Amino acid sequence: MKYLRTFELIEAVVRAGSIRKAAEDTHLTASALNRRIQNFEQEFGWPIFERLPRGMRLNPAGELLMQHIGLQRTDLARVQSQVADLSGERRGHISIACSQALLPYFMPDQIAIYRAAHPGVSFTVNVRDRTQAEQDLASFSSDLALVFEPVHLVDFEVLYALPQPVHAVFQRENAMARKPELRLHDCLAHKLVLPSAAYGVRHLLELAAARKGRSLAPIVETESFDLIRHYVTCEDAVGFQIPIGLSAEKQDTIAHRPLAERDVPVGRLLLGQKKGRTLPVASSKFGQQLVAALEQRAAH
Amino acid sequence: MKYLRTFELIEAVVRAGSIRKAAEDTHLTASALNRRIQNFEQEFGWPIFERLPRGMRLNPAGELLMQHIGLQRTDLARVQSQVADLSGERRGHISIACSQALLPYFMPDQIAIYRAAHPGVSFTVNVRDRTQAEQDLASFSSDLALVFEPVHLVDFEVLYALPQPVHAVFQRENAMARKPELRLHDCLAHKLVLPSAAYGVRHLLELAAARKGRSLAPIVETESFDLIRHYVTCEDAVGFQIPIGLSAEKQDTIAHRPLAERDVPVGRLLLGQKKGRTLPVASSKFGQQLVAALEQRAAH
DNA sequence: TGCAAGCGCTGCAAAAAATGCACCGCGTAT
DNA sequence: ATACGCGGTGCATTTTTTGCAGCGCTTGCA
Repeated sequence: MKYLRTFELIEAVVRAGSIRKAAEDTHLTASALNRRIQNFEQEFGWPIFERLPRGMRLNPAGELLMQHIGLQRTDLARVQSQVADLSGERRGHISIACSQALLPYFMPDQIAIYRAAHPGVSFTVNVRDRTQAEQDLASFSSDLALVFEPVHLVDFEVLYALPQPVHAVFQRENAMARKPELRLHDCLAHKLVLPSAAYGVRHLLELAAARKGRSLAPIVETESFDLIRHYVTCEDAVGFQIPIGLSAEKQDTIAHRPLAERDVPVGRLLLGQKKGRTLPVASSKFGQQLVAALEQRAAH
Repeated sequence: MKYLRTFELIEAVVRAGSIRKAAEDTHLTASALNRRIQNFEQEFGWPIFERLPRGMRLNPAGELLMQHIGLQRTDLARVQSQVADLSGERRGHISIACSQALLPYFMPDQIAIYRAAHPGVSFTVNVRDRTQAEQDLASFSSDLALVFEPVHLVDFEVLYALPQPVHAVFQRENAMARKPELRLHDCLAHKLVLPSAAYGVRHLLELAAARKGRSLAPIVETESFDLIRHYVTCEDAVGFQIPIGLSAEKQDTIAHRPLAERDVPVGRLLLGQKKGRTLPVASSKFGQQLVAALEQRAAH
């Protein structure tokens, strides 16, 4: 869309931090780019950049403008998507920010199902912790967020909330596999493999431990849920995860059991969008599909 | 704003109904305008106009695009307004749709007060009946609406509601001036000067009359509240209006008294904006001023 | 039925705008 | 002191936009 070119160039300058670097990225000369910025500022009525000896930085007016640019671009995408829909074909691009736990099974399944029905739609899946996911929505970087225990919930419109108890994960030979439900102290007796502090599971466990006057001393702390799942088979340790990220297969080498609700509060996996925003058709419909899929899980 | 030129041209074609007429309005040649439309459609990916033998008309895709254009323009105004505000000066333009009753006293006062504090702000005051006012908000034609008894209330976010009983208006020599409050049948005994059906006062009166099994037979029916006010002195008739549109001056040649609430329901004067929209600073602040002014009236 | 009028659209030349190049002044780091 | 990277500017060049003339088409009217 050519009339958005100036906005793209402004964004390039913001990213690059200087006109000369942005000029390289955008395959323009610095002088041409410089003049476009200057012309825009004149039309706009105020400077949008601070000129520093080392380059350019947005001033407050520029920050406000960037919001407008974001809204502008996403709203255009919404219109394009609606227009494509009335021509019968569903086209477009869906970006979703989601917790790591959704990556192994849930998201791939859901995307495949959607794409089978609408091959013209492409996806961006951004892995985000619970803080980042909300920022992603706010900055229009993602249309949807599916995240465990988000923090602020400002500007976050909840489309569906799925309760998810924290599960302990261990190798299937472990004695804990014999109980249907575990107490926190059962787990704390073992070696712990924990996700790092940014994650909701860790947050809930910390809360629960503090309530019992215990503290968590993991032997391994990691950002990778994959590593947690695999490590427990290496050293007979206990990891923690939410069930949507775990396989239901019986013949798996690892087993998992829920923690008692009276020990560790049940977390919520929230599907949401930016409050007040009208999503493109594709994103909106995919959101509905996710709601249906989550409802089905809740019914089990 | 030059990058919005294409949108302006599209809107001109929509208004004019043909490229050639729009070309005159926009001081371009038909060929240049034609090519801009064609180029835009190509970039956009779909035609936005139907080509008829008599000219151009928006197709459904074009209708969707027009929404985007409206949002785009108003959001830019919002940003400009916010930027102006952070430079200390308040600038911008406020458009308000309001009922006719606000024109003689309330709106001029309020605008003068606001402009005394912020001379850089200009106003558009659109006189609209209760149906049109809501359409104005929806189409971004007005930032605010101050309207008596609106109809639908969809997409209408109420900022303040002021109760307004219907008042009867007559020349001060009329015997009714001696009572503090009037019954409906008192008025129906007189010659009636009524606003036309689009207005809330008429609507309330019709409801009240129907409830009593009476019908309204006005000797004069008009869209002009001004005419109503003045006519009652010409023939000793009774008009009806809401108090915010009436002077409180004692020495006036006309008097007015409220109708009993048990006869005619009290209407509401609603201040509102389009639901979900973030107004420019100027409009938002003016809205706050109006709320304060209406609150003060309510306290009396 | 023929004809004028109005419509969208197109080839081509002229006008306008955007771009690239060379270069300036300035502050900073080496 | 010097070299580097920064934003900004004058000028020639390239690209884009515009105006002009004219095409084919449909509609309304004599």
